[in-house]
Order: sequence, then structure tokens, then C-alpha cells
Amino acid sequence: MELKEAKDKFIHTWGTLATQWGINRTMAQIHSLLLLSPKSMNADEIMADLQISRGNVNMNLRDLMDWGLIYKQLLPGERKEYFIAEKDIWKVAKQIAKERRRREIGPLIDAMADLKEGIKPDTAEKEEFLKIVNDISTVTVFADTTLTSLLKADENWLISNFIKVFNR
Amino acid sequence: MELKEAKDKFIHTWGTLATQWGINRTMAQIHSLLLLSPKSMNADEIMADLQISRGNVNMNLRDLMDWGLIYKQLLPGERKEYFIAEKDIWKVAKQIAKERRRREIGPLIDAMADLKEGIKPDTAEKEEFLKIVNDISTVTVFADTTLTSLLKADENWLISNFIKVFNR
DNA sequence: TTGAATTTTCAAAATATTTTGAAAAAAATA
DNA sequence: TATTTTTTTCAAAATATTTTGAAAATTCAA
Repeated sequence: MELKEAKDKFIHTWGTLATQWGINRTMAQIHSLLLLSPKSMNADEIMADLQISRGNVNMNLRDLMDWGLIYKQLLPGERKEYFIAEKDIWKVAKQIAKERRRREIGPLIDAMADLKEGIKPDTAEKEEFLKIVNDISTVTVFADTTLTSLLKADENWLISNFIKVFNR
Repeated sequence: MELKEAKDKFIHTWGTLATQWGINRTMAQIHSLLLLSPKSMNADEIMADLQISRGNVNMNLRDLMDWGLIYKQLLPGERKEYFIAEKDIWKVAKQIAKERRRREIGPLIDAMADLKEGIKPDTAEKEEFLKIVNDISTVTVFADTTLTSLLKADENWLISNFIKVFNR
């Protein structure tokens, strides 16, 4: 397998897998392209490389910046904007986890809180309903708290700690 | 807010959020309907309640069983199949985590392993490429290991352990 | 067995999401 | 300021996913 082939495979795999977990294909492809690129790239280069439209590139570069996975780089003497990916994979993983926590767990916590407030347990049925809402609330808040504290921890502590957990 | 209204809100919220994380809306709605239902339900009841087609109900009940979130219940004297949701929210959370680990992390580990095998580091460029693949491999395997060990742990230990982590 | 009840399948339709590309806006230069 | 380059926007088109519903398969009782 040659390098070009391997890179293409990497980009393709990343793109395909991403769709399975709610990230769109193009965003994942641009991300992997930049991850593998030794130098920063501009919109035209990305368009040419992945054969996609300017609007699509622009949109997804924006999303990737929102996710904190790439940075804009202004090169002196260059009009165009260049983009470079965060190469520290631990940071990448943290960013992804952080963003997914915000998107997936946050709204659930809010929704459960609303329901808890809105219903008073004055019948057996309502009590039963509130039991489930409360259970979900507990688990969700727990997951959120756990993830948050993990994300605050630094890499080395994280690894050593979980080697312990794993060896239990 | 009355009970019916709250239940509808719950089902609707669950369904909407689910789409944000790769689970389809109907599957999430059927799941929450069964989660809130004190008794098991058959396909016709679910169809009537959510106003969806038989095929759709059948398909998603099957998926929910694959996820381990609902069980088939054969009632004596009844021809129809009845379905009941796992009500223990800790088990539900574990099942979801387990399934997502299998779908999201597994294929990534495999893909990285393939790339590592296929490329030999005989040039600087290839070495650089392999560095990234290896980094991703490490983080991914770490996440997988961590999740697996967490899933093996029991609820009480899990909570007490993470209270410690959190208080650090 | 047969036939009625129930479940499953799957092509076509409906819906949702992503992508395009050209026009508008913004930024940089002269 | 006027002009050119670059970025952004967004309605329409393309693509992908979900849903329907009727036919086929299966299951069960007699």
C-alpha cells in the first residue's frame, strides 16, 4: 500500500464512520485531510482535493472551527485564509468528547428538569412517571459530571488512573 | 401540565434528541412509549398511539431488541406479541453505551490496525502518516478499554468511585 | 392439512439532509 | 473611493434516509 492510497483510505474511512455517529461525511473528510496535511490548506486546495463545492467547504470549515478541531491561519502576504488541524490527538479526543457532551447530554438534562418541575406527584400514575424522569435525570447528570471531571483531568493522570481501574 | 401532556412531551423530546445522535426518531419514540407504559404493548397499540405504519413499528421493535432495550413478552392465550421496555435506567444506559462502543469505536480500531499493517515506515512522509494513525489508535484503544471496564463495574462502585474522581 | 391471524419484507413514496453554485457581502488593495 | 479578490449565504438540486403499505412468509389453532 502506497502513501497516497493509505491517505485516501484514511480519509474515506473517517468519512464513512463519521456518518454513523452524527457527523457529516464532508466535515469528517475535510478534517482528516487537514489532519494528514503537513501544511495548512486554503479553500481552493480543499475543493480540488476532495472535489466538492466552495459553499460546502466553507460551511464545514466553519463547523470544524466551532468544534475546535481546526484553526484559521493567516499567512503573511497571502490574501486567502489557510486552515490547519489540531494535531495533538488527545486534544482532538477531548474536544470531540466535550462537544458531544454539550450536544447530547445537555439538552436531555434540561428536558428532564422541565418535566420534573411541570408535574406534581398527586396521583400514583404521575408518581410513576416522575420516577422514570428522575431516574433518567440521575443517570444523565451522573454521566455529565463524570465526563466533565474526566475532561478536566490531564492526560497522564488519566492514563495512570485508568490503568488502575482496568487492573481491578 | 397534565400527565398525558407530560408523556407526550417526554416522547417528543426523546425522539428529537435521538436524531441528533444517530438514532432514528421512531425508534426513540417507540422506546420512550414503552418506557412510560406500565404494561407491555403490541404492534397495533403502538401503531395507534404513535400514528405510524405497521412496517415501521415492526422494523424499529426489531432494532430496539437488537440494542437490548426492549423484550418480547409472550402472553398466555394471546396470539399477538407484546413488548416491554427495560425499566432499570442503569441497565438502559449501560446497554446504550455498550452498543455505541461496538458501533463507533470498534470499526475505528479495526481501520487503524489495517492502515498500520499496510504501510511500512520507509520514508519520512510515511513515518509522519503512521505517527497520526498510531496516535489515533492509542486514544481509541484507550477509550475502548476505559468504557469496557466501566461497563463491567457495578453501579454502586461506579458512583462511589466517581464521587472521588469528582472531588479531586 | 387448511385457513385465519400475525409478522416480516421491501419497492416505492415521502421526508430530511447535504451539496451546489451563483449572487451578495465583506475584506483587501490600489 | 473604486476595483478586485475572497468569503459567506441560501434557494434550489441532488442525495440519503425513513416511512408506508400491500404482498409474502410465518405461525398457530382447529
